[in-house]
Amino acid sequence: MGTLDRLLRDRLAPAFAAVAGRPADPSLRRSQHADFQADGALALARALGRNPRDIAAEVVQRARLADLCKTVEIAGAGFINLTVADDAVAALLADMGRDERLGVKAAEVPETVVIDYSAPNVAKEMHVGHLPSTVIGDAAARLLDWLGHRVVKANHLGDWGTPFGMLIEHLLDIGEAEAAHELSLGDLNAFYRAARSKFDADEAFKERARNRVVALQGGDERTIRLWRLLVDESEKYFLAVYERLDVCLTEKDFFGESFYNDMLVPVVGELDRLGLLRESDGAQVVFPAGFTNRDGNPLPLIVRKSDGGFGYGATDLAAIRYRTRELHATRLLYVIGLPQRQHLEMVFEVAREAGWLSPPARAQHVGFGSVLGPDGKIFRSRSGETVKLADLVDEAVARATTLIEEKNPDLDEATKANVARMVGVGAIKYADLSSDRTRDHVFDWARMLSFDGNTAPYLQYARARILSIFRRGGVTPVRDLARITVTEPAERALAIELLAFEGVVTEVAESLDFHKLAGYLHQVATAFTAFYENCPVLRAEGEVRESRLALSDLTARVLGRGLGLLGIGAPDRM
RNA sequence: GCGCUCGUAGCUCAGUGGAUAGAGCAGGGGUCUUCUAAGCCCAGGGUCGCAGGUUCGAAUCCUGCCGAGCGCACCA
Repeated sequence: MGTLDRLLRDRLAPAFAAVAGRPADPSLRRSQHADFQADGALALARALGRNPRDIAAEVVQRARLADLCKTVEIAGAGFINLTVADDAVAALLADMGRDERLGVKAAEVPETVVIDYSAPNVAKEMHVGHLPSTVIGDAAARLLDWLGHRVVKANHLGDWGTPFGMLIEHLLDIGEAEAAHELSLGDLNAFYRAARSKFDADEAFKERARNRVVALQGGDERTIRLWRLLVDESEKYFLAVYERLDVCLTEKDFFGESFYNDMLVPVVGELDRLGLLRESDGAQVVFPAGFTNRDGNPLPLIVRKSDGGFGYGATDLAAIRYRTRELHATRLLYVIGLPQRQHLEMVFEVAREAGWLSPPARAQHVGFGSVLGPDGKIFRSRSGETVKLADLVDEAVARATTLIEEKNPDLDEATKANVARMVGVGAIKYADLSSDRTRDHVFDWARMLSFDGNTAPYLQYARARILSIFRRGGVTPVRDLARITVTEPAERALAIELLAFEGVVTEVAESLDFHKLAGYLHQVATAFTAFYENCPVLRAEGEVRESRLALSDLTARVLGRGLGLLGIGAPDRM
């Protein structure tokens, strides 16, 4: 879990091993009966043929805990209840306070991590469906970067394929200048729909579009230039949305499908040489082990379609091969919706069989559920269309502005605008990050913008309140106290919570279950408000005042850093 | 049919095989001459979908049902 947790575990583990005669899990966890409890003795009872309380007693006798624990008691069937010594808490907190990184060390062995996320389609609007991928991927990028890994953000832009025939022809119809104008306004859907409806209605147009696809794939110079125009304008628009969303994707992070075009022939060739390639119904496919279709027959991953074109399977394989071979990535993250699970698993399996994804390199599908509307169905606007991401951000900021005007009319315009942006955007992001990403979740303005509960505004407010204490008192908390003493129960509870930060961050870096970090931050904020209610800070004196200021400061920093890792800003006043 | 993700308070969600299953919202009752009441406190509210099994101990692991959503070859 964290610094304190790990220390206790390190002391208990050898004692358990000595008693069991082999390594045994102390099974340490937070407890309602003490600060921590170790339940390992119960699990060992049967294997050792001994009474669990006797085992616990022997463990307690062998474990070196005197300097860390005030009391160590055996309770119930054989639980070891540990109450941490105030001195130990004081010293650990002081260490944490001095540390710019709040006790979280940078990775000893930095990995190259490629994070595949966001992935909008050229000439198509970004909508709510892109939100989870963009938000979760961005949090992953920030977290892993902070932990010292080399992060490659791969925005797998949909910039290639048959739709570009009709898009380019439509562009020619309306003229380059007009097209650039429409696209730069962000009216991507109108552009796409216009092209689509002509394609569906007009045979001549359809024919032109088809020929244009051939020209595009053949590398025709003029066609490529027009295609590039579409891509460039769309990228500009996406970057504007990212900017508004406070997402750290930049123009350097676009690795669209077309990026892998030159690798497709070699990839398929290599699959062939490896003996993995099969022909099936005119298409070239690979049958990865362990996948069957509805008839129980082997399920193919199509790499080359019967018309000679490459399928997305080929692109995905080329991307893996490029990422492991050229970028030397050892961790590949795919922040993509759960429905694509099977496809990804198949791609991973083929990549493994081809030797492009072998240990220590590993691929991880960071899947997520759907965003639902109040009716429990896929979130759409009232008119039944998908909701533009840009509009969503506008509405969030507008709603946040109204709230702030109500609650703190004294803020000046500039501060208000800044706060509204952080609160509005933070609320949207936090909604995607605070619940188990594998489950669908309901999009609810009222709940995500509430100042109560597990929401971004609540955490932002908790932090702003702390900074307000410092402003009010005209103090700057010192960060190099020799000890941060805690005595009151509410202080202890907050302190122990703060010491768990490192463990939560470490765990989430692996699992990418950001709701655990979110839940942790909410617990910290809750623990702080209890502390704040019960323990005067500015009105305290001497060492107690210094310690409480330091504790408050540490809380603000944990909240600020935690929110920052989630990609959420925190205003100093609100 | 096979596979994946699920089923926990009225609602939205937590819950690493451990002691009495927790938050928030909504509803009820309190609480500001005192560091931001945008807060806090108290009480109520549960056959953890159902049935078996493993275990000293199961919301958690296994099996089978029921129910929901998604996927299962040339769109990504």
